[in-house]
Amino acid sequence: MENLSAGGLVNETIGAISRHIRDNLLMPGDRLPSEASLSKELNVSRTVVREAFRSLAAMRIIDLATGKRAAVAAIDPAAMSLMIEHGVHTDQINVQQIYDVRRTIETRIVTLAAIRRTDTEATDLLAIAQAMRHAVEEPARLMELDLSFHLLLAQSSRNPVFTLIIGAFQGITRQTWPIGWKSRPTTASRELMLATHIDIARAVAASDPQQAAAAMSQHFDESVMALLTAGLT
Amino acid sequence: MENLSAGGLVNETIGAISRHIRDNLLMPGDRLPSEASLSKELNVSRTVVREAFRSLAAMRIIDLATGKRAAVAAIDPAAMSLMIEHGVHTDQINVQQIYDVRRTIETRIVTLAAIRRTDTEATDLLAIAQAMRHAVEEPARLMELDLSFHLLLAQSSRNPVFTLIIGAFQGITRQTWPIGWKSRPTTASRELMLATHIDIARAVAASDPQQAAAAMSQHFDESVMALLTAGLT
DNA sequence: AGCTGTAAACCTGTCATACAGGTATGGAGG
DNA sequence: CCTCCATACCTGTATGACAGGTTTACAGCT
Repeated sequence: MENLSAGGLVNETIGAISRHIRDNLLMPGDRLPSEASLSKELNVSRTVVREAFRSLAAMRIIDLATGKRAAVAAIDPAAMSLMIEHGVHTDQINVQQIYDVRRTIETRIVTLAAIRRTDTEATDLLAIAQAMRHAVEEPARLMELDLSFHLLLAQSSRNPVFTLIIGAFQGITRQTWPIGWKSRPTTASRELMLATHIDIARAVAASDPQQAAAAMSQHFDESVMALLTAGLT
Repeated sequence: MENLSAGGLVNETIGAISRHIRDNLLMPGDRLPSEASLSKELNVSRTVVREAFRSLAAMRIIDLATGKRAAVAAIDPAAMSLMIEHGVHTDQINVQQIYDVRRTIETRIVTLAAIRRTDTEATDLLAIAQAMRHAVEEPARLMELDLSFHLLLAQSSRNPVFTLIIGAFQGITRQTWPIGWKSRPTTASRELMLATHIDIARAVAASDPQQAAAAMSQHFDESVMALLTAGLT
């Protein structure tokens, strides 16, 4: 894990801090030593400790806050989201490829969700799908509802790795979603998209994995078609 | 994207640098301004610019090297790998959950690989699978071959997001693979694992997606069984 | 004894400066 | 036109300083 330690005091320090977290079995919320004490203990300047902290904070491995000591962080897709956005902006990834990954993952997610969802999640999913219909004239709000629908679905799968990955795609989705929406200009095509979300929510609520997977598959057929229509490579 | 800019000069600077990359359409390898010039341009100290650079470097959005100027980076799973390892070490993710994600993704990967592989990739996959048989007495080497087999398979899918995700799991896999191996103590169980890899490589080489997916599915059945036997939650 | 408020101690965020080494560039010399 | 090297540029690390946020502990009160 900290074999990256070679090359530079900062990297060695990052390794030392990671090891400290593991060896002491620190859990999210637990606090780390102060910059000054780490600096003394590891015989490096506070500058080096700070840069190491920043690196770990960028990966959301620790949380930083002024005045407080650094703390072990809970899993958070923000960092992954930025990495994906960077990949797309630099033409290393295209939107279709993301959709293929999402389809693969979300088909599995919805299958698990149909089996493992709580009743509250089932209710909330239906509520979001219905709220989307009322937000049809308000794209920004509709998009946020769409995003939270898929994120809640991921949570319902009871696998945090799925939640993490879906969260990681939300940054770039916020930037491309409007394009897909504009390519559904007719009432019928928009209605289809809204109905599909309700179908998914109903199948999950009914604990019907097959039906849920089928509806999700249809959702992606429709979305990818919309992106292709918009000429989004 | 850089709405995270709120709160601290460093975060604002990270946003400014990200924007600079996007607005100037910088591609991997392109160089960024020096710390000194950014510091002057953004009216912040060099300390702040350095911490921003470190943050971006931690996410592998830029590459840093002493003496040289910072450069836009190519996509790299190292950062994601550390995040996943952290999630597992802090009990936020367990190994079975990772295996479920891998099975989902790799089943799709192998299907795509059977269709899109180059001839060189087909040859290399077979070569790796065969090399594994010769490395059966050398677990460390066998593990590396196994990892590169799955990574090459991901590359053959022609979707860099799959490659990224599979790469992200390799860090934690390096730490848990030996456990799975020890739980296959008999010659027969080990032979089965080696044979399955060859089956996958053959199906991909034969451009048979169904067969490839079936073999991959069997591979995961067998691997998850091994982990359960080892009591790895 | 228990509670509360507040001052002191501690901690992080940012800046300026200094210097050691690694890298790149352009001009001198062939 | 090519090669080599001095020089300018750049990053890595250390030190010291100060502003402002947070925690701790003690004094005073109930």
